[in-house]
Amino acid sequence: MPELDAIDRKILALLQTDSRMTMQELADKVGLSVSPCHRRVKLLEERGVITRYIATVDQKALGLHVSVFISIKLARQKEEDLNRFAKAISKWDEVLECYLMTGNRDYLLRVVAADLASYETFLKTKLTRLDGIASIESSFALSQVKYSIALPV
Amino acid sequence: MPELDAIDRKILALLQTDSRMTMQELADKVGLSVSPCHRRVKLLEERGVITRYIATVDQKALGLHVSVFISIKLARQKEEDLNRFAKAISKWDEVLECYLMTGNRDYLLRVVAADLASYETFLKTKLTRLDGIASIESSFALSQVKYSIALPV
DNA sequence: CAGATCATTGGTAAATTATCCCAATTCTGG
DNA sequence: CCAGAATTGGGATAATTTACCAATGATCTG
Repeated sequence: MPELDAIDRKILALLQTDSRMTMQELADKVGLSVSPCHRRVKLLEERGVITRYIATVDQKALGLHVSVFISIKLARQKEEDLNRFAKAISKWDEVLECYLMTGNRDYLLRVVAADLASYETFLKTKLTRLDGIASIESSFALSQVKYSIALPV
Repeated sequence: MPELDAIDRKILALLQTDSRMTMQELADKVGLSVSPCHRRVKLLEERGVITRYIATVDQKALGLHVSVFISIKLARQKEEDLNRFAKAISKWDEVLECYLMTGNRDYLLRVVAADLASYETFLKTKLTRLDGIASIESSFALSQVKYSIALPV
């Protein structure tokens, strides 16, 4: 697998910010003409560096005013327990992120909800109904100071 | 501001997954013809519901193998202290997310780095050089069980 | 250092797609 | 049931993507 050179990284940085600019614009910004620029983008897609193109949506415009971080400890940490948990939370749209953590908490989840009532519904009808959970601890976000999807290149 | 109807929500759900499908495809999937579908998308953009279009990049392909959550407590929590902190971390590309939290921790950050050495460099040359920080606590993610950008619609 | 090979670039043309305009249809309130 | 408003659908045009081929530049070898 060939390395990413400076131009590839510049392309990635730009497309992570705006994927709707034309090839002409992108080519100008990275100092190439359209053809080689287009070929590089296609290669980055084929190699799996660029995974997808998406639209981002405003959380407040959707009325999702609550962001919660949930620390979860399982009763047991065998592989099948972890897999079962992972499978369950993967289905739920409210869970945007989930990480298996070091330390005394097993999982860290980021969950969004319209308000506290619907968050409570999420807890009662979904999360607390899972087997094998030893403890749940919710921490609420007062505000989102920074949210970026752009990985540093 | 007009409400989002079922078709708008379907459009948002689809574009949050794949923004590169053609208007024809999108129109077919939501059960409209191209013209009204296109108009709805443009309206969603103008109203600020759709905020941008971006490419997503594979974290491992970039060699970013370390994900860390950092809890931070400030010495003081006056507004100017909070603003100063927010401004500083906003500049750093390693910090992908930052939330002002309830409870006994002021901020929660998600940071990515290539390895432990470069994470240490981030801590030493950036985070710990900020004034007014009372405590820093790092928790490492062993794996990313789920990561989604798509808000529930 | 010269020559040859390979990879990458740039321009052009064709195909695809987005975008706009106008007539037709559907929905809503009285 | 009717009138007005909003939304839809189709077609024409403009913009953009995509593929092809010649030319340029880099690298390796003798």
